[in-house]
Amino acid sequence: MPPAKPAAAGTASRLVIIDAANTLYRAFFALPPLRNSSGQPTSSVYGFVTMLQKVLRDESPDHVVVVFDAPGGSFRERLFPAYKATREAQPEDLSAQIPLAHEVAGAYRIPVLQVSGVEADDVIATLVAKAPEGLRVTIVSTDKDLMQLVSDRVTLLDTMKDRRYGPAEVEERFGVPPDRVLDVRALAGDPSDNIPGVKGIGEKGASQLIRQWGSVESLLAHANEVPAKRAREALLAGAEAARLSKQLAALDREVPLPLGIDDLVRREPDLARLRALFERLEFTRLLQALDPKTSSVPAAPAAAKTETTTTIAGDRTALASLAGSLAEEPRVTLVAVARGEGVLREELLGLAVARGGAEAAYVPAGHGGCDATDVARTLGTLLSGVGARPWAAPASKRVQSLFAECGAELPSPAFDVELAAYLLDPASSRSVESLAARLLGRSLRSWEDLVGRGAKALDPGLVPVRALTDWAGEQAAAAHALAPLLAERLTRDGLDALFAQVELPLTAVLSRMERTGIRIDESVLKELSVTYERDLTRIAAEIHTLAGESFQIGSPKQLQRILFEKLKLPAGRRTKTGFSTDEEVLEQLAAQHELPARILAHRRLAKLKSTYVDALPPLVHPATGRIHPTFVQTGAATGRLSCTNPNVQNIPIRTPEGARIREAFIPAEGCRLLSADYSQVELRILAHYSGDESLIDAFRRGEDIHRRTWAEVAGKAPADVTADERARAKAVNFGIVYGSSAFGLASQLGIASGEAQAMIDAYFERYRGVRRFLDETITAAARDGFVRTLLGRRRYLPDLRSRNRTLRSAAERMAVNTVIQGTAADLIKKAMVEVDALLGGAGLRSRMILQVHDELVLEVPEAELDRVRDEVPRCMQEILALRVPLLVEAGVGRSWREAH
DNA sequence: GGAAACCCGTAC
DNA sequence: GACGTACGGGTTTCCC
Repeated sequence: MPPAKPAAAGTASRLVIIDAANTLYRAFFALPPLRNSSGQPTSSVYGFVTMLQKVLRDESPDHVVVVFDAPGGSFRERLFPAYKATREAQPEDLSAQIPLAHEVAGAYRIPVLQVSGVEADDVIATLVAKAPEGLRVTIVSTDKDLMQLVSDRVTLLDTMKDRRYGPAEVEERFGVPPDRVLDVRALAGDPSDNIPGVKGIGEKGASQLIRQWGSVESLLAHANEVPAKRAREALLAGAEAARLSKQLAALDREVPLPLGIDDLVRREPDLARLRALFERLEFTRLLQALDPKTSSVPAAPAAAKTETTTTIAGDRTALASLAGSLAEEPRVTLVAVARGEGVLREELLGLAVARGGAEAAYVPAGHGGCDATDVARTLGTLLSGVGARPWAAPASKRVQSLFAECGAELPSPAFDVELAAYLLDPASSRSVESLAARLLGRSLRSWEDLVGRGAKALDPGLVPVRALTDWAGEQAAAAHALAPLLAERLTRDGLDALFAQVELPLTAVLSRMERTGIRIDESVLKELSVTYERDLTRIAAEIHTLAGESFQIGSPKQLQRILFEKLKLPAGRRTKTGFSTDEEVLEQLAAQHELPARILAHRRLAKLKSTYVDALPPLVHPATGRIHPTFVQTGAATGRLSCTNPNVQNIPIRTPEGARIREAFIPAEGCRLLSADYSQVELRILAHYSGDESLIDAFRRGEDIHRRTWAEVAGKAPADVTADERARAKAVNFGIVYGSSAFGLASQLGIASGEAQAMIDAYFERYRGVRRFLDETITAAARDGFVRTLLGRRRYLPDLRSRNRTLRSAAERMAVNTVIQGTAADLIKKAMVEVDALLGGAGLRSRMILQVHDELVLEVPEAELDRVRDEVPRCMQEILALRVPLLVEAGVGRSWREAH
């Protein structure tokens, strides 16, 4: 369990105390040794500035102060001359930055406290003691001595790790509440400050003793009664040291301060001074951010603040009355707020409901009123069955999954603004915020604006309910208002059928697939991992011997040095930053030296191990024993799905070692996996579009298409085509779909580009229809600015009109490929909806679990095997009538490898 | 120390 | 420059 993330600043007024020494010291070691051009070290002060900006932004304090240590000893040296004597001298590059930190504070107009003969800790303790009752205090420091100051209204903040220490976190750290931390430190001592402590007692023991006896004084008074012999003897021997240590570790809360609380009121920074300082330090990025005109942050559109008023339905009565009031609504829009990430790893925290107008409602879940199940079931009833209200949501798949986890299966949504925007233009941004800005002129906050991003994202559960309410209500109201606008555009662009009959129903299918997931046999992966580890170690040793030195094999940069500098092998193709060491290059070099082949062997195993064998087990859900990938319906510009966590669409199969990984993908007990894939679907689509009689004839006769291609082009009998010739024809066929040139085809096949060009010429001579299809597709796309698939899906390709030949050619290849790949995506998406309906309608227990572009994987109970293996492929084949038949090949097995 | 860029390789 | 669509791991670079 990670420590609590920082809670958002409340409305109470807040004092932020910055422990300058602690911040500078940490930044010094965390950041690389940055310097400006005059050699001045700047890393600490850079870290100091970013910390300040962050704290001023996130804590919104109304009082701020920076506290520095003063030169000259404190009362602790007088008490104990050896105090801090063991501490290493401060690095010179760090000391040199302290005056700069003073300058920074000055430019920000933040008062500085530095009291001679007093340590910063004591100044901070005094500030905390003097702060008025109503003031909340945040101390920016990680100093353990300051932990004793923590209370209900005082927290410590670690801005680098984004951790906040309140009483609970301190207690977790020391095993005692903040007011006992001093006693624990007195007993345990601290080598870094040279606080002696009691010899023989460490932090664990100290914490236990203080929990039991309350304080150092009462512990010493009862030292004879301590049952543990060693601790008893240590205490009796070290009583004096304990008393001294407590005096040393105690903070002085009555230091005379030159400034009062009123002097610490926050002021606006002195921008001119700040700019000059940043220029001197060469903080270019910070400098840029200072000037809004050159800032990279786009200005929010000139728009009113949110007009949405969101009311909270905080208990079951309010929830029931909300549901009742929705009974006649023509449509409702939902926005889910959740904590966690990934399928079956998210927890519903609340739900916003919009119904039009400037109002929305928000139902918090798990804050005492309703729990997630209440919310999902109550609204689920309203949205399902007879008299169901049509519902919409951005990210509607996620809403369905969250509801289903609470036992409420929703019907397919009536609208989803993200999906609609994706169909209208798959290259456009689709978030509710950007759509609201573009189409409504409204400026909305994104989820990241609310909770942050990456490592420093807040736990949404700790965000105040009011903030979640306003965010979600605003999102829901905007999504609700966007729907009719987008619907009209879908109709205008002829996308409404694809949207309503394929994409929207598919959300429900995908939600179920993700939640079902696929069972993983971890023992297979474990075994492979051990084997690969051993082999990798061996190969690495061989590589280091061949290279004559040890280096990081996984680093292309270091490998370049070994191959091209040390061994003087001929360097070939260049990448942006150096010479390529990719597979093709290494294959070439393998003829000249033993090393490249060993590198290749190492790479293959390392790839399999890190990307699959070791990456999959952590993704197995503890409750289901299965992995639950996320299928992203808006993931690819062509209309294909994409897949993450894990990406089950690139599990190896082509090499025997790789294919072993598929043995770990297994069916549930009593089931088999059924894999059904469209055979040559892209070439069939090419045949359909081109209308080429020869191609169509080949598919109608069920011939081997690549063999037939070579036979046609070379004018010989199919039976006489050699394996090599068939491989060439296959490369040409794929090359057509990808738009490859003679150059590309030549390098693919390892032949001269003249020879490749001759093959391509011969191909187009024989397949005139294909040539015509390519030309017409590109012409029409350049005219319209976009291409369309069979079901009307669009992709805009503005570069088709570019005067830059490279850009234009690339766009032309995309145009052709998108028509073919996108049509294939249309087909299988439609098939998924139909197959799902087929299974559901028949009351079968078989489940679709994976989609890999032209393949569907189902988990089928043995009793249903005969029926499903018959009906599913048929359903897929009949999904659309093209000029050529669709062929689906199905396999069954006890693993994905066996089934495929 | 976190984010982004880069290189490389897996799938269809 | 040269073959389309994805995702992700490891390394390096950036921050100045």
